[in-house]
Amino acid sequence: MESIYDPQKIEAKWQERWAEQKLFESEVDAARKKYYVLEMLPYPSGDIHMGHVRNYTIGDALARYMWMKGYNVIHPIGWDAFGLPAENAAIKSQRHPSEFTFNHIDRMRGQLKRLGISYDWRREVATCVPEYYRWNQWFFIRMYERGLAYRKKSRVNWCPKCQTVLANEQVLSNGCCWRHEETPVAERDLEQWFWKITAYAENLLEDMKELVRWPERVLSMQQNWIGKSVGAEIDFSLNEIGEHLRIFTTRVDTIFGCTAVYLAAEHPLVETLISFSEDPEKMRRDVEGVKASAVRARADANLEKIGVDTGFTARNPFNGESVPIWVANFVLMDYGTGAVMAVPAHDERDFEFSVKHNLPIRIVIVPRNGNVPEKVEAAYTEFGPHGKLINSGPYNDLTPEQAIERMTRDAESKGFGKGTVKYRIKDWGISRQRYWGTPIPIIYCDACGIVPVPDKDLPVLLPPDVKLTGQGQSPLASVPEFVNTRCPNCNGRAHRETDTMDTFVDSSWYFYRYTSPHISTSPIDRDAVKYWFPVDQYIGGIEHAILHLIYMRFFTKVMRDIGLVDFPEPVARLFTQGMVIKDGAKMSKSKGNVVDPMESFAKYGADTVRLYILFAAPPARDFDWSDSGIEGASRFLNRTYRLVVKYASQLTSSPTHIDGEAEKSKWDLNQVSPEERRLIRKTHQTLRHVTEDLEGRWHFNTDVAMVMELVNELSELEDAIEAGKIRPEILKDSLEILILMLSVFVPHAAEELWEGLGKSQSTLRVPWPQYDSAYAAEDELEIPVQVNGRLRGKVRASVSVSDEELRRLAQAEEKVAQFLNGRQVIKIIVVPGKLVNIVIR
RNA sequence: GCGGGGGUGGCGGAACUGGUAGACGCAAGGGACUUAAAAUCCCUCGGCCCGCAAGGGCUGUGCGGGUUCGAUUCCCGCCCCCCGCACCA
Repeated sequence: MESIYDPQKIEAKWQERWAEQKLFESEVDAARKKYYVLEMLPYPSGDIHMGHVRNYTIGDALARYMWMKGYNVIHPIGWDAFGLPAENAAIKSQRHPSEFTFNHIDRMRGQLKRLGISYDWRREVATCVPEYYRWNQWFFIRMYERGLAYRKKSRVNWCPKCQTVLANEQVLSNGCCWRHEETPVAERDLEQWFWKITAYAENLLEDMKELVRWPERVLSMQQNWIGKSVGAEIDFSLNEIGEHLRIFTTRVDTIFGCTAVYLAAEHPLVETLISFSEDPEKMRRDVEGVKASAVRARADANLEKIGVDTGFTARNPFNGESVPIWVANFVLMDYGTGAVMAVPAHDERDFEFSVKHNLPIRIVIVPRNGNVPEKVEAAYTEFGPHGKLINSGPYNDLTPEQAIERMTRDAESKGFGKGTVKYRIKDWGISRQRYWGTPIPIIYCDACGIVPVPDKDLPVLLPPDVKLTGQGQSPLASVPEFVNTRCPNCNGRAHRETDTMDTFVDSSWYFYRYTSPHISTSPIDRDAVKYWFPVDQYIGGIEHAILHLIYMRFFTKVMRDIGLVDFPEPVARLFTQGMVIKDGAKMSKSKGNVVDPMESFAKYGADTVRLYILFAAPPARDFDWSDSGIEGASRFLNRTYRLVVKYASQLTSSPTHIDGEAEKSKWDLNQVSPEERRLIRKTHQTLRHVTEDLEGRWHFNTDVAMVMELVNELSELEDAIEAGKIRPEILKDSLEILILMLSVFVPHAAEELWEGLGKSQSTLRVPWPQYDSAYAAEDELEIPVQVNGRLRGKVRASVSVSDEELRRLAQAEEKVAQFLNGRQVIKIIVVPGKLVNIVIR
């Protein structure tokens, strides 16, 4: 053992030894319980950043703890290796994206190894190699066969910086690109491949009940994103031109209060109405005005509601009433049918709009026992559970709930409407007009049309020599050898699809591949997946709540439906860690507030960085990096190291050995010295806290604080130890427990100290010690005594004293007696072990 | 507007089911060691007040109420900050 703490030397030594011992390698072993720890795989950008360090340090603490608990732990890592940054760098320097990617992977692998995370490197996966991406293609074809992949021309989001299409999930709420947070996306009409995630909308919602150990926040974001609403579609007939207009509503019960119908400016019927109108020119201008403001409204939710009366009317099938048709800027074409009925009395927007345009307002729902208001001041949306319909013909007196059911049924039987469910989520557009991604395995044949590449011809390899321009054309289109091919059906001339897949496809199933990274006959080895899945703990950033985390759930459902897996959800428990902040802002190169992990490792060692990151804030919260904070962590490690080395050298080779249950009741607390008792108590209190916390609460900052307290205690007992008041075997037990706890947070230093105690086995192979509740209890309690809720004194009492005795002691306490002097005691409250409160008049 | 999370010393943060608020650490101030510095060690450290001192009093967890012997914690009503969604009919 090193006698002074030299992290560089110690960390290098143990990283080498761990690799030699294959310490982190695990295999399927049906006899043992498994535990799958997964962290979100990094994009190989070139260097790890503090966010990575935080993510992987949290995962590593858990993985090491689970190893020590005796689980067969799988802890893999890989690379999300396709994507734009490498392609853009390649364009700049006229080199190949793979060159950047593999250089970066090598570099970052080295950095992760320097951090000493317990990865099984044999399972490493890079998504940009044919061995991996051929299975993306295989999945594409399975989707195609099942009607889940389709091609359509549609309006898509185009990022001018990425020079490619984005999925809806990749557009931020401010209308900008997820990668370029200040670049607004444009719209383009393109032929694109889509995956039918909408077919799983209900399933994705429903299975959230399985995700009880996911953060509420993520679930609610996904729920929002899927955006289910149950309602009805009702056909209004157009009086003047003899067509139908279908509106969507969730409140069909209010339809007798309908005073108008609103159309989105983009609604196809608007063109028809223009052509039938008396002054088409003027109307077109008006509609264009509404459309322009609708575009603005997307950026500004408070934009004024404007609209234009088309002069045409629609007939409400329920009451035969004709109401005016307006084009309104707040009606969305891409939700529902792009047409809504206006019920100003019971909808805030309709109310606002009607007041502004002097449209009539008719109340159709009132509280069951309430009166009809004389004048409507605002939209009356709170019906309560006991509302009832009025002014609604045959439906009067029904509750809204009953009315919805009856009216929907009637609309269906009379053929002018039906109950329906709408979702906000749209299909996943996966085509990208870029090079560095998975080629879409489709062939277009003049004779046969769209033909998927047969499985036997997979993978469709990415041609190596391609001119990359970043000018928005699919680079593969410029490679004739790639494009021109033969039709697998008729062998006639054909050409290949030249778009590549969204890189989120790659990350939708990588965690399955870890369990059998090189299998060549199938994307996954079912037996391996059966053993290792589900992922027990997934750890990553919140930014993927409705990107990766919804795609991966979708993928698993498809895999289930094609018989690859037999469970609905891949991840049992999700943890989203907070961001690493510096000087109040997210670390970023542009802000110049980046702290380079490698520099910190060089200065302090990886253990110190880990310790600081875990100590500075609870992992779920954001934390602000402070340069002086890490000094504190460094001081603590140095101090601890010195102390343990010193005590270890004083210990004879006593035969104690920490071994699970054996820790319990090892010492009779009545037979040990006060100093020994103090040490045993503190040790077990710390162990109890750390154990319970690792089991789920995950406030690692408090664990580290408790360990610091234990070290402080050991330090304060220094004189007693030197004076022989603490027997070596008791000291040794404490040190062993301390080191085993440290091994979760600062593994290298812990290994070195462990070895210094004469141990030959890695801490990871030693069972996690069990705490003894009797030891962890307070020794002699100092119990506060309150008089009327105010602290007036303290009594010392042993744990075993009875409440009755405690009452007597408390009243006898000198300072308390002063307050009691002659006054009537009404009652005495005893909280065992906590306090005594004497209530007097 | 809806959903989620917050508001505690100069700072990061403790206080697990209501029970001595401020653990642990950072910063700061004072001291020891040293020719000096670094490192290390010791002391002080929410605010106000009384005391030479040991010690003691009051006040204090965003604001206002309530329940309780006792509230950072529970209830009611507000204010502010962060994140997500947002004219979804």
